[in-house]
Amino acid sequence: MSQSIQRAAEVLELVAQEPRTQAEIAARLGVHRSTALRTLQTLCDAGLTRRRADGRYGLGYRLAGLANVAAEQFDLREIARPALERLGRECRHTVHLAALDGDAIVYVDKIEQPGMVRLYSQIGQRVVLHTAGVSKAILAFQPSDVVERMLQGHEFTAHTTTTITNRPDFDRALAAVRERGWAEDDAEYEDFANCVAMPVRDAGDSVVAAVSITSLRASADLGTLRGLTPLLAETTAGISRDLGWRPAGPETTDPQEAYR
Amino acid sequence: MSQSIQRAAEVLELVAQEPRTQAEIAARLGVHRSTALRTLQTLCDAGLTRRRADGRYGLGYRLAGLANVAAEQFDLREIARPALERLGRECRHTVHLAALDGDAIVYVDKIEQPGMVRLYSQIGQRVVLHTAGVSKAILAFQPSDVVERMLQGHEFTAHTTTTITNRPDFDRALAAVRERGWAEDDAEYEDFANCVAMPVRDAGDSVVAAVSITSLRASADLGTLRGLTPLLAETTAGISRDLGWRPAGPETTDPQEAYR
DNA sequence: GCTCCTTGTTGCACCTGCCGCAACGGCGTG
DNA sequence: CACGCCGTTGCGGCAGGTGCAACAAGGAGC
Repeated sequence: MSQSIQRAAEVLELVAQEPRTQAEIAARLGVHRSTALRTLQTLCDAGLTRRRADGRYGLGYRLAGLANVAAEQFDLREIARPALERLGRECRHTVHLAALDGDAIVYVDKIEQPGMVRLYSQIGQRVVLHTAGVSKAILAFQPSDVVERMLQGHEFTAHTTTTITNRPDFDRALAAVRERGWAEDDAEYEDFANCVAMPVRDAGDSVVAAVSITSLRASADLGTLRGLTPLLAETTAGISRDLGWRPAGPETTDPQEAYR
Repeated sequence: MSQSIQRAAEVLELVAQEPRTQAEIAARLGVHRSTALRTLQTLCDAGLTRRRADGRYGLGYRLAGLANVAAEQFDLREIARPALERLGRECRHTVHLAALDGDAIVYVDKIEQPGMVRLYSQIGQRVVLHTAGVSKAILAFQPSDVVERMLQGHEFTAHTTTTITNRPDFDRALAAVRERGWAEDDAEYEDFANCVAMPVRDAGDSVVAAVSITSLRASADLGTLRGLTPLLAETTAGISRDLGWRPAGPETTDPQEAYR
């Protein structure tokens, strides 16, 4: 909507990847050198970026402060953290927490294992809807109009040989998720990584987030991960309960409960 | 420089304080409601803010991700962290690390103690130059032209009865710092908090940062804090060494060393 | 049921303030 | 010494940000 703010945000993403020179940023943004400079100056004033000793621009100190505050505002993250850490300790794999954020699904937290390869995901990033386990775990339990809206215009780009590349196949995958209760990513984004994921529900019984266990196929294949679903179920049930969710009794499994 | 980016940064600060409504933000910015909305939408698109369940706007998840990356770019912080944590464990008070960042001094890291009152400082925030211990510890060892530039237009606002309110007194304070090797904040900003601070030097023997120990007067007065200066000296010397600083031999204590 | 309030959204006209350009100076490197 | 890179400044043009008004939708309160 607002061009210059959009550009400023792009600058943040650029210098987050690695500190960059003013000329490089101007080139990547496709704007004149002086324009990039003015943007950078404003951002530096605000402490969001900073000029480093080597002359390149990097992220600013203020970001760390804002993030500290932000973490306090993330009720979900705060609530889920202990459960995620426990899961991480017990399964020894990378754990992700992703949540619905408007019409997108974003990574909200991540537990990494010491010595493990870093995965592509970053906190705050949008999840690739048609490949990630967490997105399937969430989408499978959304009303169809929500799914429709979120997938509108979505490109089913092939990243590996197992990527789901069309809507009908994806719908079948969601149906499978609903049936068995968990979602999988069978090396659909990176051919060396796979994962299992399960949904998290809130007090209104809506699925608002999902937790996944990701591993390198070399260290644990899908079959091994499936063996971890009981552990994962325990984790997601715990988080859901902390969010105020109440396990449905047999009589409340019908749609009548919607009337509270 | 760039108005809309400046506003966007203000928005970030506003919602960092607490989640706010669109109308509130518009009022604080002094702009029309629709303008504020457009700014917010752009920021939300970038993940820097987000619309919360209660309709108010808060900080976005992407900030947490950016901050993770940012922390990796902060060499000083990375290097100093272990020493600060150790100091925190040993003195049981709040520990600050502040650094020169262009023509400002900003908090770079902070060790809080469980159960302690939260202090005003936030990572990334500019230090109040005439009251903070860290700023005196840094300014006392800067070339006079740098001090001049940084204090240009600075207001010596009184925050408590002990605040230094004019330049000559401040210069005398800096001289005292040079003499005894550490700086103090005698309840100059908040009447219930005081601190001691010492400088950190880099490989070129320049003072680039400072570490402070802050406490509530009720829990430890200035006299008690002064007793901690040996511990503080150990910490700053350790960080300085990690930055490549070499303790000066007796013959290099004269100004000749400036010629390297 | 009703109203009142807040918010999201859209269209439009105005004009601010951002953009691109060019030129100069400083600094470090080859 | 030349060259490249960067910061800075002034200026004209115009894109795009801004303010305004009007409407719809949702919620709270009565």
